[in-house]
Amino acid sequence: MSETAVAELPRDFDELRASILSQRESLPKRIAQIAAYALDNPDEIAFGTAASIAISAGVQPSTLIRFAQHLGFDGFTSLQGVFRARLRERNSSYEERLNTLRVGDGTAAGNHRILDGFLTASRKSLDVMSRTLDEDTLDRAIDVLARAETIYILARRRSYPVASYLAYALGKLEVRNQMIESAAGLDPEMISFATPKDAVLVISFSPYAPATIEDARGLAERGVPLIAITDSAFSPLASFAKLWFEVAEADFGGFRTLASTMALSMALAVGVGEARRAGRGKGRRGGQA
Amino acid sequence: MSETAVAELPRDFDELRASILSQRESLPKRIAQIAAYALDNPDEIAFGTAASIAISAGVQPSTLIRFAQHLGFDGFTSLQGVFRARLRERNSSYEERLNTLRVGDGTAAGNHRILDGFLTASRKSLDVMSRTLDEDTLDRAIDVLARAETIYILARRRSYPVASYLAYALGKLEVRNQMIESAAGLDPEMISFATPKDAVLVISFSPYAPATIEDARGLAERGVPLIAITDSAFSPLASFAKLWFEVAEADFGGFRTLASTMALSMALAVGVGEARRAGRGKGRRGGQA
DNA sequence: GCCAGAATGAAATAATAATTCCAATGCTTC
DNA sequence: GAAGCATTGGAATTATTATTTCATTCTGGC
Repeated sequence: MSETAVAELPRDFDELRASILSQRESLPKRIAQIAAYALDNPDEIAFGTAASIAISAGVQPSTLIRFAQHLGFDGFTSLQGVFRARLRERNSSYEERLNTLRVGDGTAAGNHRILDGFLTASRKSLDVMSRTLDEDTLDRAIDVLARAETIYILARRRSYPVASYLAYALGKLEVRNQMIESAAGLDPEMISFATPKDAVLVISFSPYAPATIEDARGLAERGVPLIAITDSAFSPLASFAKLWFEVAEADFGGFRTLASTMALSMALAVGVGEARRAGRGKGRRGGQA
Repeated sequence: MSETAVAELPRDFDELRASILSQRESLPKRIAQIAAYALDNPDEIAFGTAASIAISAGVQPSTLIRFAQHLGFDGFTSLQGVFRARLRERNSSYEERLNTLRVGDGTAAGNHRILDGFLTASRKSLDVMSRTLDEDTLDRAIDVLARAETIYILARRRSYPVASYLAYALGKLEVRNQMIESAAGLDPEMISFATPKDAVLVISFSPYAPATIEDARGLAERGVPLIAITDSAFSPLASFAKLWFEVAEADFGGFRTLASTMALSMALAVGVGEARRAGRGKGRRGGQA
């Protein structure tokens, strides 16, 4: 029952965080569980009651108190005090930071400015998409993709990350898919497997990778349904795609974001997954309703 | 004893404030006193107990309750709820929205709803990052990466798209970099090339790909500076990284977005590009300025 | 495989805090 | 200037919440 001399109790949130991290290896399972929860959901700790926090962290209230005592506090209440103090402090410092951000412009803090630039560009892209994306095209595209035996994904260079994410998401949703990669030089074979019963999702932005355009054209000519994500009605893809989305990504420092393309891709993937599930369950897909 | 039909109770802090101001003339003295105190010290109301607030406002606890009832609440506790909501408000509007957008339930208009969900989740992620990302860590990470001879990029599965985008961006900026891919099984060789003069940028989120963790550990042990992007202080990466970013991506329908991770990655890439250019131009890099 | 010792879960208990009640005071109006 | 009503103060009551206790389940060492 004698206390281990825990010595210094954390006086502010940063110290507390450091203290948790330093002993994380040696914490018992449930204590570690609530420690992780606490660092991930500090607001909950600040506002909740011992019981409510315990429930949402999946432990007993008593564990919460043991956690507090492990850290040198004498109970949950004083631990909570640190989380509350942080919230008040952060609130004031947040306002300050916004002000200094507006005032102090060009010279210093260049890196943070770059990040802000990308964050702003991403937000802008998302806003544009939520205003302009055509709902009907979305429904039809998902319908086409949901009927496909295999979904081929075609995207290179700047769009390649989107393709790889799509492949990942579709894989997790157990939708058969195949990326067309150029590395191994096997594209021609891969493409020759595609039939009109499949579908291709092609993503390309100006300047369009020539290989992508060529592959897409070939597939379209062979009657494979083609869904495109591209940036303009003048895109070559727009001319031979069955359906196409126009996505305007904002840019910063010469780099366009992928925020809205990613969001659209995820929506397509999940939409296809849903349609497939509905189709299996009910004998036919929900469609537009 | 008959109730004045106060009708609408303020649902958020702004309404409450307006309500107080509009009837301030007609309030009894002590009620007015606590009303003024509440508007001047909202944080006290949010965190304090009825007794403690009463003391520091110079009134009786019962007065505090009468004040709450005057405004249409049924007690101090629900009044306090509004003051607390105000402090967490920053995220809650998104939470609410995401909850109403749940995947799969709505038979109709499901697809547009899915897209909305991902757009909202992306926006939320971006907002959280602009509030929480530590500026100092960003500066130091860019500094480390800018000094590296080669930047190794390590990310698998869900994070792989980020890695491929980073490789693309760094390549365009003419920063030497190397992705560590697992496909060809050449990872061990690749990793063995890295020296303390290089740097590794590793990206992994829970559930952490075991191969990523192993590789990262090996590199760290060999003295290669390691910059990590991960999702929690409890990530294994946080323990052996020289510097690490905590990124909380919102999720929708079981898929987390990559919006803020992408934005951060782009900022790192461009930041490194800038630092390199400055370094070449002036004989040494800009540093903090 | 068994035996400490620690860790955990569940419920009882203690502490604390919100709310109510009633007496006392202050205002307003006739 | 007194009666009636609203307001206030202070303490009693009730509700809620933190904490403690104890039985049970793990875990690691021999």
